[in-house]
Amino acid sequence: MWSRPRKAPRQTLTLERIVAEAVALLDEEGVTGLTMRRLAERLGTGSTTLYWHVRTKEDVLDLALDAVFGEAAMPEARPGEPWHEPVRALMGAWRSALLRHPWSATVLDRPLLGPNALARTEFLFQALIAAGFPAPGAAAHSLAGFVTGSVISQVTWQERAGEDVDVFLRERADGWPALAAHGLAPEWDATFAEGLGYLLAGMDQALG
Amino acid sequence: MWSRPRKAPRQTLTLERIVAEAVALLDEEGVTGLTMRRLAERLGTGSTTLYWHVRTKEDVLDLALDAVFGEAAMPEARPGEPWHEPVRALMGAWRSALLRHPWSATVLDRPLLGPNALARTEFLFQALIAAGFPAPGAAAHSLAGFVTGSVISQVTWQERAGEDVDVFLRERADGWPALAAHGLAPEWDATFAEGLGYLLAGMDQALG
DNA sequence: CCACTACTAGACCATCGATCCGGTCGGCGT
DNA sequence: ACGCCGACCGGATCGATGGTCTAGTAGTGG
Repeated sequence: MWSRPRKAPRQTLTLERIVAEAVALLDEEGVTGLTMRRLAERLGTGSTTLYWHVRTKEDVLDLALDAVFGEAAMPEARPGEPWHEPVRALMGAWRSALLRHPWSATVLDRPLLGPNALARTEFLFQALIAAGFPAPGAAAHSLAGFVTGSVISQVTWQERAGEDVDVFLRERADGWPALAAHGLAPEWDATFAEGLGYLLAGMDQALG
Repeated sequence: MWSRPRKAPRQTLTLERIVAEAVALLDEEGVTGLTMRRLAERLGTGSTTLYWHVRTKEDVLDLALDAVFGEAAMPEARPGEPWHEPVRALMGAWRSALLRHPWSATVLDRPLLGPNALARTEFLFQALIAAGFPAPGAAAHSLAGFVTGSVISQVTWQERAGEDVDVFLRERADGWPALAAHGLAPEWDATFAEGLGYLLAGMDQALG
């Protein structure tokens, strides 16, 4: 998708409009609600026309997901600041953007090669290099993977698990005592902050 | 009365057989290759029959995913061992099981409420409680989320990104210098171990 | 022997992603 | 002034999917 050249415009129906409408549709109806026909209908055109701008539906999802990444602000590094401050800020913005569009979590299983995603990954790499990691790859992947996993967990539990889950767990509390005692759905923001804190503390320690 | 109303089922097609065949089919053809029709065909039956044993295709995926979790061995805690050893072992087995069935990564966006998944979560909770976490929820979610995210990253890059990605990145190296210099696809095992090490070290530190 | 339950299957429905084929519009070269 | 070609659009259609309806069959308890 990203490596293919873009076509010249006639500007009545543009990729930008398609992507914006796709995000809106996804926000309203989730990933199963995104249909080429419905998307075309909302754009006042036929489904065939979309395929002139886009090769497959996957392309639409790629574009929509990268648009979400674009919502994550990249913090400005202030001098004298501890290295993990901008990293923490970026991961928080990253997470917030994904949570603002819960469908994005179910769509993260694709290469994040959009310009917005790459820009943020680049930012993360540079921040880690500046912090003292000569090979920031592992640290960057750990942080990105942590955010991804956290968001997926949260969205999954919030959207697809109802009260019946708690009941289910408590009814069979003898089978999973620790689970039933502490519950499965935590305070998500605090949980994320705590986990990110562990990661960053471990990295700090490794840096000596 | 004393003789149990032994409901002797037909036993020709069982849930177990369905799940086993679904896993095999998923292994061979990925998540898009799993079709109720194809699954039925492999089982020598009609697609309708599956719906007697299963309510929807989602059920099949839930069952298949839990079967994968069942492959992750739960380590035995040896006395005197540092607390993070069994945790590290569990997360490693967890990750390996998911990687052995790469389709599972794209299917992790659902509540993990199967017996196998719950048993391992319970194990994790207990290990963290024993380590000294009075409220292990956040730590457990951090670890689980980290594994989830790591696996998704790895599978995504390994399966869906080809050489063209490297070329694409290197061609535009001026836009993302750090990225192009260090590459996107690391040594996965080492990366995972390093990240998990950070997490555990941070937790150790928090425990005092 | 009957009734009932466990189980199976073919035809069918709405819908989906994608394509075929036939258009329409507008700027460019001449 | 003109025509023409590529950018753009859409109705009809294809093959396939998840799921249901209806109509069965086989084995077992009564």
